[in-house]
Amino acid sequence: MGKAPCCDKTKVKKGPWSPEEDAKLKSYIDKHGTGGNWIALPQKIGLKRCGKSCRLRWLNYLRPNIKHGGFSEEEDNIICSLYINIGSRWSIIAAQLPGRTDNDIKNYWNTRLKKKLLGKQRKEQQAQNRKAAASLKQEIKRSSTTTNFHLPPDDFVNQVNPYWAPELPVVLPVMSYQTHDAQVLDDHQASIKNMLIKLGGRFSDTTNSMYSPIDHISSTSSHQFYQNSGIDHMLACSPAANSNYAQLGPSPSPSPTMFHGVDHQSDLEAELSELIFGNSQPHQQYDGLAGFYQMETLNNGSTGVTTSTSAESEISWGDISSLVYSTTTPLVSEYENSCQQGVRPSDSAFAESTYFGMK
DNA sequence: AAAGTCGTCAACCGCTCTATC
DNA sequence: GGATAGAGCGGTTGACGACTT
Repeated sequence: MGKAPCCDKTKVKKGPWSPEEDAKLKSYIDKHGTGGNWIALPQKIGLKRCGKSCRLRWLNYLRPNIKHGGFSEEEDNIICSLYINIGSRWSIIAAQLPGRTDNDIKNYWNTRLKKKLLGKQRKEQQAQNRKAAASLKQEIKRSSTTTNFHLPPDDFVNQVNPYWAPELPVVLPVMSYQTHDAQVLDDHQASIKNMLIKLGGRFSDTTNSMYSPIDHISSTSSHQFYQNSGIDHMLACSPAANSNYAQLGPSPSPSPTMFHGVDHQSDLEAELSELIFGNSQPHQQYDGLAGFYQMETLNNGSTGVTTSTSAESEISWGDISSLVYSTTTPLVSEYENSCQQGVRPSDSAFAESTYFGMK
């Protein structure tokens, strides 16, 4: 027993709207408004369309002051920033960009912006890899002068350790480590630290004793990582992330109340959550993070080993965040503040108030 | 020139949320 | 408090044009 459809699907027209239909709808709404009932509206004006379809057409195309295409750099940054902070809440993101619709922004993100970021990430990653390969070679050279060690040919270095291969798209390479080499892990932690600084902007010196989340993805089972880092608590609290979490292997079945239970949350966990989320609203902020964590790690099941199999999986958090946080977006903190003060404002209320300039 | 592939975007679908009875 | 209906949202699909082979 499903819910009854809003209209008789066999009697409504589907597909692209004709100019006549547009004109009918527009002139009616201009004169009378929607009347607060989209379902009844098409019947009133003699349109063989579903009410939902009318609503969509109005909101996305017929409404006054709608902009299409031609996104500016500033708009790109706002979209990225908000996506990272609040996830795919397109209506809220759209509310920050006057004249833009959620559908437009969603399409723009999926078809262009994501790829744009990917391209940037790849470039930087390749540059980093080249640098790393060069310093490795130098290091080996130095070692070989003091021992009988022979420097392998370039090809060999690249083959046996694809991580160093400059042309391979590698994302967050630290996540691929399967080694316990102390120096490597130090570098590794430094990378994580840098990434977290980018994300959170602060990083206390307790890092020496701090579990690096990424360390734990690679050196322990991934769900242990989530438990140790406290992120599992956040995951447990995040409806959007729960399905992802379920893929992590043996379910630790965290209680949804765990995150809020300060008694169970170590200072370490609190610090990490603050570092990542910047405030105490994991629900709000994790959505975006969850999306990227899914891309980065969850696809790989419980091993936590990063592979670059899809375009999505190649987007690095550090790079996206660095791109985004390079420009300040007061809008994000505005939304965060709203969340902090009023626990969480109604999304639509927030969207509407900002869209209509009622702040 | 034709066929195949890719990218874009308008529109639809199905779900959740909210208001009302 | 439960049922129902409408609104709103995000994910997905499919048509179509551009580009490549």
